[in-house]
Amino acid sequence: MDQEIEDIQTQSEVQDKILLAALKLFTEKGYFNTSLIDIKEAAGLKTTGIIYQHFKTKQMIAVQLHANIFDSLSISIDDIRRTNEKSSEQLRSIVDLLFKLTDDAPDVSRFLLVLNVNEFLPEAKPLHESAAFKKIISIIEVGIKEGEMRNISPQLGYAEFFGIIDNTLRLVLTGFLDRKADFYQSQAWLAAWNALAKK
Amino acid sequence: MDQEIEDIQTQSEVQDKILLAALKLFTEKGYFNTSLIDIKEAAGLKTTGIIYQHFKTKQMIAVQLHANIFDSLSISIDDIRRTNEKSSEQLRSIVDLLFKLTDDAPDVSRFLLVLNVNEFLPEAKPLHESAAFKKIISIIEVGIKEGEMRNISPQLGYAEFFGIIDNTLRLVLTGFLDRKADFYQSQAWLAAWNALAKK
DNA sequence: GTCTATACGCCGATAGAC
DNA sequence: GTCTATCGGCGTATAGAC
Repeated sequence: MDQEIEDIQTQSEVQDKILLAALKLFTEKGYFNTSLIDIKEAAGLKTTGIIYQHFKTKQMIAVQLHANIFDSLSISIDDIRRTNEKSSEQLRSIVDLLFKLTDDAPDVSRFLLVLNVNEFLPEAKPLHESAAFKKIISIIEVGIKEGEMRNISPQLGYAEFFGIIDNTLRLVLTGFLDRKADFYQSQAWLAAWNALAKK
Repeated sequence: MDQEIEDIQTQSEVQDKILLAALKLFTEKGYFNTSLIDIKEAAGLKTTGIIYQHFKTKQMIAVQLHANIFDSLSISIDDIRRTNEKSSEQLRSIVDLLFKLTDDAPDVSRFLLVLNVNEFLPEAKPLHESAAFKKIISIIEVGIKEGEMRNISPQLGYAEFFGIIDNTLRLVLTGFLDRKADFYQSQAWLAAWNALAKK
């Protein structure tokens, strides 16, 4: 019994190592430049065979990563909507989340913002069909209806608001903006919010 | 003599076919999902061998594409700077160029805006070391100095301005914004310029 | 100068020994 | 359950026939 539990824990620890190594390599070098041997070594495993005890194929590693990241984002947005009343506050918290993510877990941020997932996961739903994304659009819709934001199409509002946010973060991730994301947050927020807010 | 000229023209015509086919496939499916057989067929060639008469390796096709697109962009920006006085007008013309490009040559636009070139061209200079990019930063610097734009770092100004422009175009290219780019241009310009302009 | 045949390496995946 | 050896396939690139 104890043995069983320990096995399960060890199992998931190895899984996490694999996922973490894959995330790092996929975002650094790209999916197709990453071999299972690369992953094996980055995860500190002895053989590639072990990977196949946890994932049926290389692609399934990417599928799992994708699901984890988007599920986690979706849950975070749920939390934010629950604990913030106004649409502006909800957006503010999402921006805060994304900037923190970029400083604390740049790999995750890179996966979200720079990777072209559909190149290696052709089956993956496009970003704008993801739960997280729909919730963001919904926040903007409410903001417009309640008069906090100017009356444009939510899609266009998204394009402008997250254009500024995402691009700022992308430029931090590529090193073109040379400070930590945190340094740019308030300016980016102001500019982005200004594109949405009712004057 | 005539024969020689004709050969040369035919040669470059085949080259262009290859480049055009590769551009289409690279931007549609990704570099690594595109085989030379795919390119051969999209270009209407009989054998893959012909490709090797024009390019030493598959990678060199991508190098050539990259150079063509960035050189052409750099030249266009030179023209724009020559024919427009004010920084705001220069930026306006660049935006006009990018929106027209997205409607008329979406493949080129995709290559510029969505492809992660460094994944298949590790030697390629990062975007922000390209001539075209430096010229854009320079335009913003002049705009700040001459008082047209608010006094922020040109890099941050770039992040905000082209965040809106590029993201709008990306969303048009992915079909999330369902009209032609042209439809969104004036709104995107207003929002982007508003992020830069002195109030 | 065009094409066929093939070499070569790499990598994902598996079978089977221990 | 862990690892080794290897298979099979694909895709780039080339050698050589015509």
